[in-house]
Amino acid sequence: MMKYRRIPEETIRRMPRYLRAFSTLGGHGRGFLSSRQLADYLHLNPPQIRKDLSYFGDFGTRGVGYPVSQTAEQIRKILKLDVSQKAVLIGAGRLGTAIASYPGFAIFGFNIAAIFDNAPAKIGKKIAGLTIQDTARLAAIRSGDVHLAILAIPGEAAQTCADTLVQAGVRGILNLSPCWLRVPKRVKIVSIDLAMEMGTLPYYIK
Amino acid sequence: MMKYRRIPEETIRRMPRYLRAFSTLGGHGRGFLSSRQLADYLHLNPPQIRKDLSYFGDFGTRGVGYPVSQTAEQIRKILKLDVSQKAVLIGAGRLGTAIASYPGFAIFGFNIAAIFDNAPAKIGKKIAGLTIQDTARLAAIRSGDVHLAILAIPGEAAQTCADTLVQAGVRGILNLSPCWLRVPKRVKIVSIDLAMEMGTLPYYIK
DNA sequence: TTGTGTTTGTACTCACTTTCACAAGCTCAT
DNA sequence: ATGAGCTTGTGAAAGTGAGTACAAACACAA
Ligand SMILES: NC(=O)c1ccc[n+]([C@@H]2O[C@H](COP(=O)([O-])OP(=O)(O)OC[C@H]3O[C@@H](n4cnc5c(N)ncnc54)[C@H](O)[C@@H]3O)[C@@H](O)[C@H]2O)c1
Ligand SMILES: NC(=O)c1ccc[n+]([C@@H]2O[C@H](COP(=O)([O-])OP(=O)(O)OC[C@H]3O[C@@H](n4cnc5c(N)ncnc54)[C@H](O)[C@@H]3O)[C@@H](O)[C@H]2O)c1
Repeated sequence: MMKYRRIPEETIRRMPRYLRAFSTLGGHGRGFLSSRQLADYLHLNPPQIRKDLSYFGDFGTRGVGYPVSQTAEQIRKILKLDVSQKAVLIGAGRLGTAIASYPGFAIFGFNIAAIFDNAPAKIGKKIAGLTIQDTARLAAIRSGDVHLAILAIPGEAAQTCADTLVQAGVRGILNLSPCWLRVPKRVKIVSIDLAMEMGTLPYYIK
Repeated sequence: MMKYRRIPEETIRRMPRYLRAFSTLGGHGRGFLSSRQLADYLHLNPPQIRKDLSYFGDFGTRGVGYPVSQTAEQIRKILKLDVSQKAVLIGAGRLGTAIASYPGFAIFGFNIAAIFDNAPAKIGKKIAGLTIQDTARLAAIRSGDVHLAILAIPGEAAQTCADTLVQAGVRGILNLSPCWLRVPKRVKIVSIDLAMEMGTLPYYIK
């Protein structure tokens, strides 16, 4: 039972999937889900799922499966999503506004605590119950326990803004602008370039 | 000069990156970019880039680098982005509206040709110069040469809608809803679940 | 023409990831 | 209590991708 192996990066990347599957398939019920059922839903192979979960402990019961609510709670603990994670949203443009009013972040424990923009016309306005604040006062978030940020500003401003966020104590950034950010190693970036992701689609059309 | 090797999936996934880099770094100029310069910008290793590009031909010149406009055009050809690719957008909600008016898809040759929704209150309204059409009439796109779709509707409706799209001749789908679509093998899906992607961030916060 | 400096293209090696196969362990009917 | 039927957890094998090192090729100066 040597569980001191290194946990693969790809396993970490799949953990939120499992959480999503347990939340969706399990409903609010307290039943069990087998690696087979999970695999069918997530389009993965059962042994992959079993191995991934087993890196963190023996969550399942042989002959039965994984207990829904218990395993979900375990994954939340592993990903540190068991406590509400405050995030700031930078950029109250088209994409930022959509994100601000999106309830889907709550399932993962994310809570948008503040919205910033640098356009005078937008500062002071309210979206999703939050008043848009001036980016110039971004440093003030240092006092609160905000460690996450969502970047929804133009690419040209993204690096400068990321620098400020890191200065303000942010440790993780979801970057939606089409550029590659340079940050200290302790800061984790997840970049999503929607247009670019779509760029592979025509290749596969025969 | 045996170039009959299998092209790795990961290489395909990186090709749009290279296109983005050539577009951004190269500007409209007609200079050269070395694998080193590209790597610095994209946060990759130079040999990785050279190997990826060499799968498709000898685009570079030793001692010089890759010719910007020529290589960009080659990559567009490889990804079939050299011709304008029509796409339909399904869902004129918060996210759909943001996407409809986003100019960033054009760089990759994407052109949103029509917008659909099933809400009576939205059908007939205009966004981004396009009149929102009734999803019930989605099958009509068969006549036009539309092979791509962007799905920005709730997860519960996504699978049914995907089925209709496939019936209507769509061969590639950018799915933004938090669910895993089941489609025939000939259809390519790129799914992006923003909330889920963010789910790994807290894990890395020490 | 020759030498120097630079950069590509790629064989080889190494690392990571996924899949396979099966023993161990649980449930439940008899 | 026992056996039949599942499902987990995991070592070993297979598959895939990344990194290293270097020869080949080009530009340009002398
Ligand atoms: N809209 C989309 O569908 C979409 C799709 C993919 C990617 N993106 C990317 O997301 C980002 C935002 O896109 P958008 O469409 O919402 O753009 P937008 O122009 O509608 O909004 C950008 C917002 O950022 C604000 N801003 C600009 N510079 C700022 C700064 N230095 N500090 C704070 N705020 C600043 C602007 O005032 C504006 O409100 C862009 O990088 C874009 O490329 C958008
Ligand atoms: N808003 C965000 O920031 C965000 C972020 C991540 C993911 N998403 C996902 O993107 C999708 C859309 O999100 P949203 O925030 O724009 O939702 P929304 O409710 O604002 O918009 C959904 C739109 O889809 C339409 N619709 C519903 N069922 C339909 C059907 N069967 N056919 C055609 N149209 C239909 C609705 O009329 C509405 O206009 C959802 O799956 C959501 O989970 C949104």
